[in-house]
Amino acid sequence: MNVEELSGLPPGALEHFRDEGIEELYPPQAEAVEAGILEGDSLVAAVPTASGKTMIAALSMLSAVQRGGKALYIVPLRALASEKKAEFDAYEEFGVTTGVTTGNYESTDEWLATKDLIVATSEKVDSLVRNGADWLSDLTCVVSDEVHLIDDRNRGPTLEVTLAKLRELNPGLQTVALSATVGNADEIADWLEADLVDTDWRPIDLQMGVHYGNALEFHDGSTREVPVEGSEKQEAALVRDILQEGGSSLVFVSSRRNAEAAARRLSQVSSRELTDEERSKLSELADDIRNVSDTETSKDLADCVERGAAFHHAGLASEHRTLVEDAFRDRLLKMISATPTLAAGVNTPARRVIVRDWRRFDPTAGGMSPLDVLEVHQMMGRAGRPGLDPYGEAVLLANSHDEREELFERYVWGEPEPVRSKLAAEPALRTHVLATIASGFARTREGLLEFMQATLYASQSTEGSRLESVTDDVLEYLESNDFIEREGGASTAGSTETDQTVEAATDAFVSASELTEDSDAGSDGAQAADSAAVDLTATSLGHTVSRLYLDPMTAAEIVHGLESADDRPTALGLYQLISRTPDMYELYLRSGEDETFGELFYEREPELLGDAPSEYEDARFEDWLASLKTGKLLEDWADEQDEDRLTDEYKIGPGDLRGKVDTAEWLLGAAESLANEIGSEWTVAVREARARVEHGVREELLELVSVRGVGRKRARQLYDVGIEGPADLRTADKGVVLAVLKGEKTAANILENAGREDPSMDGVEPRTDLEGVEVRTDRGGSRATTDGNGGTDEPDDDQASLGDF
DNA sequence: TTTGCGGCCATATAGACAGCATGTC
DNA sequence: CTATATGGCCGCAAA
Repeated sequence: MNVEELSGLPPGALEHFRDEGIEELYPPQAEAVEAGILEGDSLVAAVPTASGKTMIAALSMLSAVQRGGKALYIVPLRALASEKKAEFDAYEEFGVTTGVTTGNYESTDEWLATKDLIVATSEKVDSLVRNGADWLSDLTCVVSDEVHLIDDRNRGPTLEVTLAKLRELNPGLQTVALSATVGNADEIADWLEADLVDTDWRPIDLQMGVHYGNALEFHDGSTREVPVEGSEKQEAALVRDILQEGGSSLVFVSSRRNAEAAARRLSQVSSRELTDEERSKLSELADDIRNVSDTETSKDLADCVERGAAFHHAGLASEHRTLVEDAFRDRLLKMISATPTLAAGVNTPARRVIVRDWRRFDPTAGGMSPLDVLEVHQMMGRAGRPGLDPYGEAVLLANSHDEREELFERYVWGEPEPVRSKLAAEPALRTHVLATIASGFARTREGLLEFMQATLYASQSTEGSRLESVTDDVLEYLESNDFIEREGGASTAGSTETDQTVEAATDAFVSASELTEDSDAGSDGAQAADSAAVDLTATSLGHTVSRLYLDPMTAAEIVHGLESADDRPTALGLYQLISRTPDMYELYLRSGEDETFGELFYEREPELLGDAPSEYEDARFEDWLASLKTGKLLEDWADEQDEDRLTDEYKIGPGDLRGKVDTAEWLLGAAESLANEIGSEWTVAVREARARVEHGVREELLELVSVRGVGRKRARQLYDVGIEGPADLRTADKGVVLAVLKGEKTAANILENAGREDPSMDGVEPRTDLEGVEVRTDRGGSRATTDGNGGTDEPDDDQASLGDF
């Protein structure tokens, strides 16, 4: 089908596609058009990566906009949101505007309401639904990218529930779900009442094979000699082999450490094939990487990059990841070894994909378990760059004849697993049941269960009673924690007639009045006739929790923690409190650390909020210590310890540290709202702890870091020469300021931001003798002889007790 | 005595969304 | 119950 034949798109769109070099639709795209996506029909497209899914989405959304509608594109990752936004921005050319909204991007409702296309993460959409964003009811088309993630235990239910809610909110909503090829795309299509396009077609050929010994054997029977020389590893031979043809490679491994080790080893291979120009560009890139953060990880990565290779995993800071991904796409980096992050993330195609480790450690399985076929297919799908490579190659590594057979069976010829809803898991239900009640999607237990009928879970489960009983458990939990109230009927399922008659006497009036109200809730109408209906309402606290996007269990923990505090909670107390909630991804204890943190526990026990589990309850006590470890990490960060030191001491990557800090910021912000809600007297303590973790500073620097351009390091240096806040910056000796801040521009900017009237640094000489000014000596005077950052790296914690008297 | 290397044992193991109100070194 | 890479440690042999 030719692009010219498409109708119903905004004027100028066809021209745009032509300019992009798109003339003929790929067969799956043509099928999608025939299925009616241009007329607003729903569709599930289960097609391989890089076979034009985005075009299917674009056609659906643009035709919806042309009909006067508005479209939403749901992505699983923030990084993908920006990637898609950049892609859709090109439509501005013909007047179609795009907005993004994710947790850390700006987003005002009014602003989004004016956009034609909106890109958002599934959690953000869920949050928008909970907060009742008006423009949601204007949507006429929703695209859900990577919809197979519904299978994900943690985040799948959010996507599932969100899609169900959007569809209930907007009857007739065009739903376009894009999925990897999965075992049961037809079930998803049934659920969404959509047509199905299910195909293995790819624009460039994908050769799948297994390397064993000195030979690479492909699924079509062809083979290729790839001899392993000397003591080199299989992957080294494969990387070298394809590099000599000018192709890049992507090696998937099972752990971060493996990724780093492989990159180090393989950089010896890539290093041999670099031109001088590439070398100099790579060395610039390496400098950029070192500048991102002053940590071991950063240095190791830079060292590899200089030689044309890189590793990629979640321990990297996001800037690291972006730099590496971009350089790889620009063909500057020849090889990346990665954990599965890369398979699900932004588009980073390579000529040859090597899936080295196909087993992964899984403690729940008691050891190593094979990767899902779906997952391996996602990795293999990264092979082949459209327009650049004649074909892509995906290679698995075997070290025995038997393993080679197994790999062919399992991954080359094997079918991917079906997608299974994980909604019935209690943690997921806790959150979504509360949200469903709080945002008015269900007002009775029966209405709630009926809403659940609209989920994939219901369409897949054979015994509906499971969902019902878990739902009742969850309702029980929510009620006992004061998030919801239940009235009328009986409090649990399976109640008898006699129970009801007793209750009915007192609740008859309430039920009758609810009857009329229910009629505008639509779906509840049928149940309302049943006098035994249990009315569900969210309490004020429940509403807050739902809007804050907290797991109810997190909220309960925080509320209890704050209520149990007799004295003003310390920062550590609050940090440990949020670290033990399910919304904080825990650092686990390494061997030997149970002792270290056991000691810390006895030392700081009075600061911790709530009751510690008994030491004899092994598992729970371990968890408690693990959250103490996370809390201590946050305290150290807020005590101005160097990033380098923290990543080293806690054996985490810079990305992990930032992730923890980020989460802590979010949870403490939420904790402040909760403190307000329950009338706790500790809101100020919470706010201060949050501010400290946000900027990574001690209390005395909080004023300084509020000045734009001043972060934790500059603030400390200013403080050490006696400048304690914006007011001091306005009156301070410019020579002193300049001596501390180095650059004239920086100094002038900061003075301006502090509100100084004459910020200019023209003609100001940095003071070399800081004798004449008030120098802080109470924290160890050596700091004042500042000549950079060397020398004064002595741990600050020794002074912690001196600092706050 | 020092240095280098192989073998053995212990150890550790992927990922990352969200509120709210503004901006690092 | 399953695997595998790494790093520390030890003992041995060569320098």
